[in-house]
Amino acid sequence: MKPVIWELEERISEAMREYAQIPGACPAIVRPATDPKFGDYQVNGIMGLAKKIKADPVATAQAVANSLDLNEFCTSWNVAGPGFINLELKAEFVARRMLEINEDVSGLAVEKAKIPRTVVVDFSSPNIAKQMHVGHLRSTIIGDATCRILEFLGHKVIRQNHIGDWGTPMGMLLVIVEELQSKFIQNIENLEKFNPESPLPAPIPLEEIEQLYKDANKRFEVDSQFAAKAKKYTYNLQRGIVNTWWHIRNISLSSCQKIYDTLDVKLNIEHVRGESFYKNLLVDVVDDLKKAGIAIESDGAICVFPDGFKNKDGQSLPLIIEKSDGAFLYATTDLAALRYRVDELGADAIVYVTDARQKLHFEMLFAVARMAGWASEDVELSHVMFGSVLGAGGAPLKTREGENVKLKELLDEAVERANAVVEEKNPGLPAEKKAEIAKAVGIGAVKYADFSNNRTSDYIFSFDKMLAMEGNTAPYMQYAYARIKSIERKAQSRDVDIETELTGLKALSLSDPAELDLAKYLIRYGEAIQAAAADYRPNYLTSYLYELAQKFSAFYTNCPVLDAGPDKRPTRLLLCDLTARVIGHGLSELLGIGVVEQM
RNA sequence: GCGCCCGUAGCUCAGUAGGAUAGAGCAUCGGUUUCCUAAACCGGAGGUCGCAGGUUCGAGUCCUGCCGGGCGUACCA
Repeated sequence: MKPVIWELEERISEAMREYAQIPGACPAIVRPATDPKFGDYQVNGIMGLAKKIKADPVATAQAVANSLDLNEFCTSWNVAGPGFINLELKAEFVARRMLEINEDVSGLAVEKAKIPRTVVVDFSSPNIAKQMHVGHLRSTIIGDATCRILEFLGHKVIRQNHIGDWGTPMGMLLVIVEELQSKFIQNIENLEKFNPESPLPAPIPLEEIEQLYKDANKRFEVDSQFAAKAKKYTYNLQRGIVNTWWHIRNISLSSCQKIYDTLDVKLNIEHVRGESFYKNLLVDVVDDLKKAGIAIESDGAICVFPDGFKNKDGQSLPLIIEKSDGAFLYATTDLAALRYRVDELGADAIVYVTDARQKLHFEMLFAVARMAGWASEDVELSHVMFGSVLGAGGAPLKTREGENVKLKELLDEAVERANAVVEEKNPGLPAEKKAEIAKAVGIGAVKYADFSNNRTSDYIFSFDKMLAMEGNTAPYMQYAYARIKSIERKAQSRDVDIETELTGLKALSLSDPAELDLAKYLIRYGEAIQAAAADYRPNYLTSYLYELAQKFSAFYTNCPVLDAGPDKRPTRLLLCDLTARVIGHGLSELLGIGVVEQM
């Protein structure tokens, strides 16, 4: 079902085009009304049109309004202010939409994409020389939510976990492991049959590997001999298989998988296409760019100098694709991956969910891909960037020791804190239920807090805030859902059969302002999803869900459901049911946040 | 130096191709529970949208210049 706003937009744009008789678009720019007293929607585009045709905006608006027939949707479409048209929806139309949503159990009457696209989403992408930490949170969950939203709209989504398993950090690690061979060699041999998907414990804990990596990193800074060797090993790794490397990789991937499962992020081993996957394509990337005259040698490195990028001295800035020692870099693997995604995966769009600091890298990468003709202009290349997670002081979130906070520890603490709240608010529940609630609330709180911020800005991480029951938080949303479920449970004990009251339902009685307000908002779910998808911004979805929950609360306070008379009760039951379905769908299907029947 | 992101209420944040009187939550002040979960709801107070210009019928949003913060800027990712 097409969002109302699109429907109105099309009709009014058409009326404007006919009235103005000019070539080109006449966008009506229909938006939700900025104030309820202006109705439900407002037309903003007439004043722009009036300017274009040098006419009086109010007269133009009046003429357009006179030519409109919106009887199907609206009770009124009146000119107001300097040239707006205010639209008010008909209760019958709203009711019809509600019933359509009710019919569509899985799709909630949300319009699917007319032309489904193949969208490759590159997200999470941890460097596997260390455990996942808070720095991987945003890419992982924003990427996952993006995939879920696009899938729901009918697009073909290909998830790609571009793990860092092939660069200098790995080279460093290999040197260290080699030096410590005596200690690790037996363990490594035991690893021969290690399978990241199996529940076998990793014979070398990732924590130990990570400690090795940290040591290596420090030595890399101060010990030039060590650094040279690490670079040599990176080179070797990239030219052949190294046994140790494979084992380390498996251990790390199995650790990542646990995090993905905890976060309810749909990623598994099949989505892993790390840097190493492209190892056989890297030489061609460089050769082809050289042959095309796009890449040239500069200071011993092979570089591409796309137009419009300058370094600090005002000279052209290179995208280096092969170092002077012959090793490849992330630009090389990214280019190989991009080419693979277009040629082999058939991508119409490639979406990179990485932090804002990599903006320049992706701008250059995209420029080079276009220069080389590897991505034509009709392949969308998007860098979906995001800000940092900050601690209370406004500095990047770190432990007291100044280290990155491990994702596992962060999530464990969230569940623990949620558990304490459940224990306080609802101690009588069975232990199993309490644990389930704590998990949904704790993990949900972390994810929801992230989604509800505009992704481009940094945000301050606060357990207290994200676990609060007031405001735009996961627990608030989950509570609204649980309250509705409670009504449904109570219905049974009062011999109200929701099934029968709702199945035969043909007409609604939306008379109370709170009912109508909630209903009008319910039919806008599709609008919110489209907006979130268009800009890859989950916060449009959380804003919608929050406002929906607030409107539900107003309805809940003003309109008794189970005690309502037979003329009102079916409508109210439907309002409850659809609200729960929309919240449940938004949270669990699109954002991967659990809902609970009781809390 | 140059480039990018940002600066909105005491605090944390929204603000969807420029639209009507800039919105939430916390904190603060006041009210609501014989009634479907008060983990809730309702109301008050709180703003020169960093500063100064400009474009426009109209600017938090676009342009220019400053101020303040963050990030990036040739062989890390």
